[in-house]
Amino acid sequence: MSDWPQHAHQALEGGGYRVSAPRAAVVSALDELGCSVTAQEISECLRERGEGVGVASIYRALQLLDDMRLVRRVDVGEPVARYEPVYPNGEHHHHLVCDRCGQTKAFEDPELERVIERLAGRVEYSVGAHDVTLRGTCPSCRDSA
Amino acid sequence: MSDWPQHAHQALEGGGYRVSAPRAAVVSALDELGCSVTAQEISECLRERGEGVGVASIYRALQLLDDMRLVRRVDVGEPVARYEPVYPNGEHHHHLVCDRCGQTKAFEDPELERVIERLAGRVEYSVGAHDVTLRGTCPSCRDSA
DNA sequence: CTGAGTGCAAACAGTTTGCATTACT
DNA sequence: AGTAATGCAAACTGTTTGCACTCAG
Repeated sequence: MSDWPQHAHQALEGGGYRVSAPRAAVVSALDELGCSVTAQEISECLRERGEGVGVASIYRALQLLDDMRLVRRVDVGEPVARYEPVYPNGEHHHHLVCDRCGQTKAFEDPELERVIERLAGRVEYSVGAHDVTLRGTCPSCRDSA
Repeated sequence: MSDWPQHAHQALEGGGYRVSAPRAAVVSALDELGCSVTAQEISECLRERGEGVGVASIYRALQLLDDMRLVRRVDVGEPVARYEPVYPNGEHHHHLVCDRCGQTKAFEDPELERVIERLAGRVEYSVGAHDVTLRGTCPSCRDSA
């Protein structure tokens, strides 16, 4: 279903960059871990797989992928950077974050998208992207309160 | 118009906390600087005023104010924490951030609020807060492109 | 006198950078 | 051979913490 790794590889090659082993590993880890991943999580994931990649390379790869819009940075209030794949069809989601346990859950809402799009047309900035984060308490934390 | 410092002082006292000079200074700096301020900006502001407050105290004050919901953390994609006063009447805004120069601008939109509120009722989390960030290019950066 | 709060400096976490080495093309 | 990219380790930034000291109640 997700041919994102392939998409990323092509984009990298097309941009004149090499799809080296470390880069491919980062791409594959992002694809595997999916939504809202930190550099350290990628590092761990790769170490478990046996393909140890230096942290510097992970950060450099993420930076490159971000520049090429193959990945986007998502902010959920922590001071650590989280990234997730950007799909070529423009499909995207936003996040619910639990204040208590930090767990995040994705959601989509067409109406929200519509309103934001409309809003974007009304402001003086040229808006190219948006982020929405809902913060609260997740069901399991609420129950154990 | 903004009696926020006073509001904050009362809340602190009511919570059994002292309104010490450093805390009052942080509150006053937040009030002066307003929207989307970093700890270092507060530190600078106070140093200029002659009331040097240790960074540790600034961070501790911000933490306390955040816990008491007198201030909220706003995230605009940088790795540095930004804070802004929370007004007792619940009025709040969101941010436009320029990808090029980093300048941020506040905006409000009642319809957006309505949609988010409706959305919040539909998810399994108990949503207590939300953040919306629009990213793009500000007019002056666009002109100088 | 007692404890809340401070300031300094050291500790820390996440991220970035310099540089010698590796490996594609 | 030449250059893109890596990995390590050191540097850096923003934030937190330990601890001795201060000051208000």
